[in-house]
Amino acid sequence: MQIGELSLPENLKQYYLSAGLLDLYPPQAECVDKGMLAGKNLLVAIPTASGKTLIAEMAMHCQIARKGKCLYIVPLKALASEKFEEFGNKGVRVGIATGDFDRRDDMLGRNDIIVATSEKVDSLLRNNARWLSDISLLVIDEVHLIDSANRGPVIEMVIAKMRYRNPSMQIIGLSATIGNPKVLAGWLDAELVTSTWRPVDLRQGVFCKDRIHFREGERKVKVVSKTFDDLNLCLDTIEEGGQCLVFVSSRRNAEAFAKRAAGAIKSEEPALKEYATELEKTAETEMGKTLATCIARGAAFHHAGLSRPERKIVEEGFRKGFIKCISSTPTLAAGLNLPARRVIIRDYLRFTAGEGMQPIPASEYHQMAGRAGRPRLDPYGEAVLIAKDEGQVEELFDWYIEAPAEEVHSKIAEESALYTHVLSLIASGFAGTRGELALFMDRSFYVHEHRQGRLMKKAVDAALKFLTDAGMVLEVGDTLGATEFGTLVSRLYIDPRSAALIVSTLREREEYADLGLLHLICSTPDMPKLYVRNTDRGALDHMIETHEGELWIPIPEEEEDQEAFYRALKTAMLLTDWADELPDARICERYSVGPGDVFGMVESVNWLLHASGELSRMFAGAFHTQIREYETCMKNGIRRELLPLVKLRGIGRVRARRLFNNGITTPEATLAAGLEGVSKIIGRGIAEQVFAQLEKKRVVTSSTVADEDSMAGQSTLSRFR
DNA sequence: GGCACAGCATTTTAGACAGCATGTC
DNA sequence: CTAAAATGCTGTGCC
Repeated sequence: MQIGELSLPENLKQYYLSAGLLDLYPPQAECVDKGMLAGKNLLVAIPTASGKTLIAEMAMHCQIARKGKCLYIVPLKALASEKFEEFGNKGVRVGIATGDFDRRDDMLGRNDIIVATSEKVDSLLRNNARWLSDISLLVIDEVHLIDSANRGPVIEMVIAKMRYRNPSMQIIGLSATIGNPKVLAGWLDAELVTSTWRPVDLRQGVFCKDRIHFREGERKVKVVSKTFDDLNLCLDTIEEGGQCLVFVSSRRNAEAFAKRAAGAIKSEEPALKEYATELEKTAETEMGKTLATCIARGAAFHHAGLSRPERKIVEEGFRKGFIKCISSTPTLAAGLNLPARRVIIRDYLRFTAGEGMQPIPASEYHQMAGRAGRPRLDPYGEAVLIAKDEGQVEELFDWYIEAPAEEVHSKIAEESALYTHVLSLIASGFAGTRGELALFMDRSFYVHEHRQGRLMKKAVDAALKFLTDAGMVLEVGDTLGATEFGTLVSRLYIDPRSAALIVSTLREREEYADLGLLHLICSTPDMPKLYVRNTDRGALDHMIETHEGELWIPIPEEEEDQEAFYRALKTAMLLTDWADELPDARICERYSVGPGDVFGMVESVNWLLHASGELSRMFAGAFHTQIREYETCMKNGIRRELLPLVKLRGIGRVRARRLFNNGITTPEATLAAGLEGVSKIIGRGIAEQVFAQLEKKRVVTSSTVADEDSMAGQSTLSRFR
């Protein structure tokens, strides 16, 4: 099927044609045949990289031509940015909504396409963004993730809520190949498109000893290293002119492999030197230095401990072809689109808590294997597993290469998922009685799958009991309503169990303590926690001894509950160090984590600190100011003494500390020190900017009747600018 | 007594969404 | 419960 013949908006058609896109791939053509462009619901369950985004884009443009509005939901923030850029500059207005980026809500609604994460959409639904009612096409990318225990329920609820609000809305689900596509399509009232077609030939095989076994034949691999099969496979591809992606099970393995590969590749490419020097400039951590030396020689590793700039350099270096090989944890499997000619799935066993080493699911293998072969650039793609011995070769074919696609199942009936979703249904007006709640849940994927909702009803009742006991939901006669507390919790988008823990602890406390608050927040289910290692126990016990009075949560009696207590405490200690202005590198070293981990934890705790501040306003007014102050400390990574200074725009943790150490401790003192003096400390340009600000503020303050809250004054000031 | 080191025992282990209100070095 | 690599610990041999 030719693009020229399609009934597409003219400008999009021209865009494709000028980009050299003339023909549709077979599965794309099938989508058109099944009415995608005419507004039909569709579930497209086809392999990765077979043109799902393009076909959805066409459907979106057709909707826009009919004065429609499209919402494109993705599972990752990084993916949201990728799609946002891809959809832009094609004659339609594109917006993005994730926790990171957010044009003001009303502005967002002016776009033709809005790209958002599922959680963000759920949050927008809870906060009643009006424009969501105008959505006429909902695209859900990676909809098979509905099976995920953590985040699947969010996808399911977002779909259900959106359909409830916009019954005539078109839905397009984009999915990897799954075992039960008909069931999912049935739930979505969608036509089904399945296919195994791929634009680049994918050969899948198992390596053993010195050759890769394919079903079609064998391929010999030159033995360079006697001990490292993975390295031989990698060098083999590079010699042939391709790039290589190696998936391993741990960060340590990723770094170790990159070091070995760097030693073997020894690239002299000057562009790599540039990347390395750029990295070394900011790399204070051991990990950062290792990454720089690896990249200088043409290899890199990739995992969540990397900082944003580090990740970007690795991705760009690989995409441009300078970096020949990346060893990665699953970060790269699910995230950005970084295809390589050969993908080596080296570790198919992965440690899972409580279960020891477990084989990864076949779906995850397929996701990694799907990264093999760059369309139009590689003649073929190869996905290779590594067998320990001949006997294992067939086993790996069975487990992975020839394994049937896994089925997806609703996880919405898990009690842990229902606390938050039942609350949000009540708080945002989707259900006002138990009957309406049941009616709404009857339309879930869960009930569609199981054809009855008995277990679901039990779980909903349990969630309701929790919510009423916690004072978030009120049941009067027949009607269910959210209390002020419940409404707040729903809008803050935190787990009701977190909110209940925070509120009950705050109410019991008579004295405030930063550490107590931090440990409390780190004990909530919403906070990611550090692992506790045996060697940490000493330092943690010492912490407990010396700060016993400040800890708000008592040490659990039961042995098995202590683990969680220690993990929360260790996390709280890391964050205390951050707010105590300990440099990044020292924190990374002390807790053996990467800069990316620190960033992630600070981000999470900021979100929960904000929520705690809001909750304290309702329940523990005495602590409110201190919590708000500590939130600012954590956001900037500063001690309390710098608080007055960071209120100035242009002054962050570093400049504030410099001013403070020079005896300038407040904005007033800054003014008093004079422009000359301040310029010497923080530079002329910044100093001038700060002084202009201070002058203006003086005018505003003197003309205002009362200025009891300088934070409010600040935001008012900036709004006028 | 002190040290180097082999060899055995123990330890450790992936990822990442959300609020708010705009500006760090 | 499962693996594998790094690190920790112990005992030996040597000066």
